[in-house]
Amino acid sequence: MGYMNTASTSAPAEPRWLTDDEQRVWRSYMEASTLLWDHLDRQLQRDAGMPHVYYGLLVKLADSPQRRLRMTELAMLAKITRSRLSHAIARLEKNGWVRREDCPDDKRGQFAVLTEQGLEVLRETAPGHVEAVRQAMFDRLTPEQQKALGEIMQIVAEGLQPSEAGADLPWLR
Amino acid sequence: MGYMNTASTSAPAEPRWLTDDEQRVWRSYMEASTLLWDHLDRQLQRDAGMPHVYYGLLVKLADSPQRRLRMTELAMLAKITRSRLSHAIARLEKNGWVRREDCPDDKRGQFAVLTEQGLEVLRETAPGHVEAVRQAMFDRLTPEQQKALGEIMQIVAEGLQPSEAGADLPWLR
DNA sequence: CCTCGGTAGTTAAAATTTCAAGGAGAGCTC
DNA sequence: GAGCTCTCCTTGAAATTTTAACTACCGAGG
Repeated sequence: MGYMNTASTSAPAEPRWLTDDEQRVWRSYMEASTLLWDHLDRQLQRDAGMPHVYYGLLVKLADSPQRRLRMTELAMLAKITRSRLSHAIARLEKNGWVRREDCPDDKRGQFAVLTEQGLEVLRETAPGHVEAVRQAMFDRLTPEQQKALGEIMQIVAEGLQPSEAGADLPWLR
Repeated sequence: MGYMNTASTSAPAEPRWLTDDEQRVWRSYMEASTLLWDHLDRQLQRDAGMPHVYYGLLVKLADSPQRRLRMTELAMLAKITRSRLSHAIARLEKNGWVRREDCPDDKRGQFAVLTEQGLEVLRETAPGHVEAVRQAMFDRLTPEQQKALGEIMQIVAEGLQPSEAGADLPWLR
């Protein structure tokens, strides 16, 4: 049940159930994703004192010019809602890893800026995190599989953020 | 920064940073996963009144003999902690979609049982959910890509649940 | 200038998840 | 059968995320 094929003669068009193969793919994907997310959350909570999403925010800031980004820009890069980002930045600010700055051009705007301290945390914890990612994923896959995975995930990601107006994207909510 | 290659001569072994290609794969994976998770959570919250994880629990129960599973067994299948499951089942019980039953063999044990009402919710919402999964993933991938994805994700999933004792698995925490 | 609809970001409250602890029974061993 | 350890599951509190407003500002017309 749930993704299974069943017989029926009801009025609405028969759902395109997943085949057994498709079900196996989907289950593998869900299980791996859930386990991987949990694993990285745990690794970073232990070694860096923050969940994976928060770590990702610091990385985005570190990769940006002036180590700063507008809030909405950061939400877009991280694929999360602005509300979630507001809470996250508030917490990171308390830790002294991020600071807010007003945007001179737009008085509604805010920059999130990575502090020197935040950069230092990243320097200390990045090696361990990369190692965790390698062990969990890259070390286990052939170069061909890595390539395939990249292509597949890019397709899925693009499909979920259509350029059309009215798309229900997290950072626009 | 974060996954970047840098020069250094410090004492600890130089971290095995991700190459540019690996970084692209990783970013695609993270973005697609985040967006997909958000998308399905939203779809199910709207159409079934519950988050994706909760829906998955009902599906596991529906697929089980007697539509019932021991709590730890269910946690294992869903790759979540028993604590999280306890809270989730409590909520689903309030909705009338799941009921608890004592285990006769082991007085510590509990069964989570899918109610007729829960099964009905699944019947009503499964078609829409399968369609969402198709549109987001399967309809966009070639059969070869689907196959590759399944193999890749199975490898990753297996790597994250080693059979050794002392493994930090959610349902054993 | 004034209004109006849209944008940027925040916030309170509710829902969910994590963390740490605990209660009760099982399964030993002596 | 008493003591000990481990397992099964739950619980309360803290942390995070979602949801639904809400404030302040921008920008286009009039």
